[in-house]
Amino acid sequence: MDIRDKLLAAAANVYAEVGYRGATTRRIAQVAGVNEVTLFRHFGSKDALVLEALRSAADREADTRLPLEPARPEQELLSWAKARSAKLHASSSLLRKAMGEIEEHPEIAECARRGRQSSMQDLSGYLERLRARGLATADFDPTSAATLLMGAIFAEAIGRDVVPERYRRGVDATLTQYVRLLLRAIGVKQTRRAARTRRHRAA
Amino acid sequence: MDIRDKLLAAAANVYAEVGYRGATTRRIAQVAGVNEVTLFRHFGSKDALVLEALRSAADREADTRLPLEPARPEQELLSWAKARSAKLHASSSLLRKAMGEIEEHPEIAECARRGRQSSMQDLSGYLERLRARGLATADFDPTSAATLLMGAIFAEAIGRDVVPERYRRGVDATLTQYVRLLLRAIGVKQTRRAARTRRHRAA
DNA sequence: GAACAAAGCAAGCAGTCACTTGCTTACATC
DNA sequence: GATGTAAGCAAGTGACTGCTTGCTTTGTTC
Repeated sequence: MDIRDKLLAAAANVYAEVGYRGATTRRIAQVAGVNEVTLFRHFGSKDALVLEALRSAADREADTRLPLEPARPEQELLSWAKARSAKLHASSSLLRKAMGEIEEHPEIAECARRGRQSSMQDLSGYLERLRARGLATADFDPTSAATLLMGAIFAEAIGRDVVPERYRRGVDATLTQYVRLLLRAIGVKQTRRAARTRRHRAA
Repeated sequence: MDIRDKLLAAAANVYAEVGYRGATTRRIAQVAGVNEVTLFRHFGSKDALVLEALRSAADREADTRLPLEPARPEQELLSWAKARSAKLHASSSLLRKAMGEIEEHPEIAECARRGRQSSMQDLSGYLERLRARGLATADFDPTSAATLLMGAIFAEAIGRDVVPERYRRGVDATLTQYVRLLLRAIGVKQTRRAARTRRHRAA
């Protein structure tokens, strides 16, 4: 890892810890194990460094996609939800800081937006396909159903560390409940396989 | 409004705008229309002032309660959701800052926690009553269902300003969808009155 | 009108911030 | 061994931070 990357990583970490104002160039340089002057020689300004650090952190976040041909909705949705949740949890601290500072640094929002937007379309597209294939029989709005689930997953990810007493169950158990509630909400009958597994676990 | 209250209000506003580090004593005093020295004479330190400002802001937030005897679930849940959402929207900027700074200022979290916790219990209690009265027929976990809805409402409130393109519909329309999805998820049949209203609107 | 408290005002303190300058060291290339 | 480049180091810039001090003004109470 060369100096540039060390600085980018350090900037992202320090930002996640203390936000923009708290992330002083001295501290970033120290965490990177680099002289402060080197920071300015590479990036010109704190602003440029932090922005690039967050951008590249956002770019690394490739997302899992839902299948084009739905087969077993509960299983597919659950593993998708777990993947998304894990990503959000991994950067929850950074996300909280970025959310709080969007008004002051709108460029930062850009980063956060990009990845999220596409996974929204992915999910609502999948729900629409469920309905089109006759797997979901209820009369529902796919976009609203998608924001309902994504919002809940997002809130859990950034809220769990902060208000732990609200989330008594573990992450996976919570996600399982969410997915089942959503499927029932849009009129997806539980598959025989899923039901059997559930009965088996309960016993 | 005496000077003390002016300072508290100004502190809360400035904090909501620029967070703890950004809320300088000079700026708070200026917004309050008061000399900076007066601030220290009243509260001793910036820390004490901001903490008290956030505490009293949190205390003002009394919440609407769900009825003990559920009668018309959709109507009751929707108006409850609207009330909660309005409160969250009103302080969304402050909430975003507080969420981002909890790790650095844990005392602040205390304020946010208090109100929220009780409305969680209120909602999950209501859902439980729905099931107990036989109004909700599905096999579901009331706590998970409650966090699902509250999480989605929370995410919408603090996310709408930030990622507006995700929320194409207005707040009320979104909440209506959320409530209907949840009710279907827990097996509440829509009342004849609600269905009639819906058909009427669609026409 | 004397006495008191609460406010304003001007100035300053020590510390931190982003950023700059001037100079030295280390290493690779030719 | 000369040259160029990337890094380190020490010091300092002006602006801003939370907070203090000393003094004056204002309004109220008796």
